[in-house]
Amino acid sequence: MPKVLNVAKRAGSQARKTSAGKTGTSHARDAEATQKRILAAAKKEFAMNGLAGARVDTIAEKAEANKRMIYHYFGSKEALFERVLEDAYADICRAEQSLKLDHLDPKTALETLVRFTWQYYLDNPEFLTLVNNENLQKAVHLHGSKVLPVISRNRLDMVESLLARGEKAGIFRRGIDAMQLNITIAAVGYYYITNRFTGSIIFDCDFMASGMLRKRLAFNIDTIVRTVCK
Amino acid sequence: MPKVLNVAKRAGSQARKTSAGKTGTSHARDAEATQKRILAAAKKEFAMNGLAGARVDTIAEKAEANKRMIYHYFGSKEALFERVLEDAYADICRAEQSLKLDHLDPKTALETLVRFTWQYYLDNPEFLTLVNNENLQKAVHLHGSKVLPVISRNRLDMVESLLARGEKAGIFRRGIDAMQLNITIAAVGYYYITNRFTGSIIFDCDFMASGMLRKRLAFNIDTIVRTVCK
DNA sequence: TATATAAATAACCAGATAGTTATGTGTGGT
DNA sequence: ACCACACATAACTATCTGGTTATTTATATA
Repeated sequence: MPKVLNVAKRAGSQARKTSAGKTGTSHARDAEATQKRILAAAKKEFAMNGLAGARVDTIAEKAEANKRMIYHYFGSKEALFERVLEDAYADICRAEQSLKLDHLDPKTALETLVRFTWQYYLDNPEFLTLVNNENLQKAVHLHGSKVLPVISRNRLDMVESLLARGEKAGIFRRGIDAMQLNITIAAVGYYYITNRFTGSIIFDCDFMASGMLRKRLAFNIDTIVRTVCK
Repeated sequence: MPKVLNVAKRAGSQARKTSAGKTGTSHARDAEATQKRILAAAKKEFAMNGLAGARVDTIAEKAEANKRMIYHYFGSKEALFERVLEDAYADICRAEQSLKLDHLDPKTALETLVRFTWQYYLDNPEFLTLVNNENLQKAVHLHGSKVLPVISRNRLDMVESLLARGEKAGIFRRGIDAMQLNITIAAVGYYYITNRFTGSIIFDCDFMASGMLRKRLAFNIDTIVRTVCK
């Protein structure tokens, strides 16, 4: 075994490192901060390149952490991906819970929900990309997740009570399926944003130009309101 | 150089191959057929694993072709991906052109268009996955495509003339944006189908069950009709 | 039949990549 | 003061992967 040789080499490299460290930055020993940096870097890298395209070395580099730390804290590339995904869902769940639609009249509340969904996607495009990637993998990393049932219950409850209020007020149609409505509210924003690159080529215009974004949001609100209101 | 050695090895392996070929199937010399097999295999592999996740060796194996043939006919992995993408767009373009909406009254024509889009996505899920992948890559492989402008012109024309007929007949609202409508028709189907895996987990039901599919299509038709009709 | 050429093949390679090993080091509890 | 332990690091390796080379084989044409 090359044990002795390794020791010698390491001693040598250590000496070199002290004089001219390869990794420019050296972080204080702070487990939590390191994990956060790794998660943030991983989110970007996975969103940008997908699970297969993401490079563990790149994540380590961007996180200004050693690669070994990734395996120490998260076990494997896939486990890290799972964690990033779960965190992304937890984030949107938290954001949704801060929405207080009860104070608003039903129609305004509905518009607010559409607006919120749209803006969240715009502000967090990595969320869309991560979800896309996970669906590419047939969602194998999400079976047994504890966050997902919570987020769905939350959203369904919100929309169901909103629909009930609107019905009672006589301005919403009866018997609208809350799940289908939820899906449609997500769909009209999600599709436009995830497919903005091919979309911009197909329709020969910049999908992210502010005028275009404004038009799209207006169209989406109109679509949803017409679907729900009498 | 190991030239001589190589020759010796190859002679040996050739002999072995004749008695017990490694690749079970050996295809007749048919350039066109080989290319088709490669394209079909590549479509599946890219759709299943993405550009980065797809393996050239796997494509060769599934195509029952030699890997060298892929490089001979298509140049590189990325070029093959581009070709697969372009072909996928060409396919949907051809399918759309066979739609004859002019004979139908405007409302029926609109419903037919929604139905067609939905069914095409259901029948060709690889198309959705390929488009998702390309958007993950920010559509770098599609700049300078010749198929895309054609497909968009085709679809916009179709929807614009449909909208005009409906307006004239007094049943469609005035001033509906054909592009936005196009996007929405695609979105309400596309989102449901590409996100069927996370969707099935979130809402704890099988998105591909026939009852669910029927409900979704009905909801989508309703959504679009309400958006367009007076 | 002879031969030019396109089609097909297996072995090979250099670089990359996920994951590991061996080792060093700062800090808090005693 | 010290030492156990969690945090951090660089170098290493087995394997994989896109792409290439050297060569054989079938077919069309003269």
